Amino acid sequence: MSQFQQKFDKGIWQVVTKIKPGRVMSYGEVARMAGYPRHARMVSRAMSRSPIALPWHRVVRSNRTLAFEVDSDAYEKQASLLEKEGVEIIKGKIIPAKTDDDTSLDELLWGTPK
DNA sequence: CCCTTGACTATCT
DNA sequence: GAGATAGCCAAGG
Repeated sequence: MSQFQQKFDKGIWQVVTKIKPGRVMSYGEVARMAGYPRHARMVSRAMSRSPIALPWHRVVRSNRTLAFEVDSDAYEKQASLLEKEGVEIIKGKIIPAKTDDDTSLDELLWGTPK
C-alpha cells in the first residue's frame, strides 16, 4: 500500500465521520476538506477500504444524486440509510433533513468560525 | 512505461 | 434538464 494511500485514507475518514446525520457532502467537497483538491475519485476508493464503520452513505455526487446506478442494490441500500436519517430523495435528488444545528463542518474540523 | 478504470466534476449543447 | 465532452489523478494490469 502506497504511502499516499495511507495519508489520504486517514484524512478522508476523518472528514467523513464528522458528517452529521441528515446532512450530506459531495466527493469533491470531502476531498477538498481533507486537503486533497481534485481527488474526488479517490474518495470512493478510500471509503471502500475503510476498516472502521463509516457513514459512507452521507457522501453523494456534487449534483445531489447518489453515485450508484438507480437500479443497483447499493443505490437502494444508501437511499434507505439516508431516509432513516430523515433525508428525502425526490426524483433522485437528495433533500437534506432539517436540523437546528447550523454548525459548519469547517468549524468542527478546524475550529475556525466564519 | 503505456493504457484502462472509476462510488467524480465542471462546462457546453 | 438531459447528454456529451473533456478534465481530473492514483491504482493496477
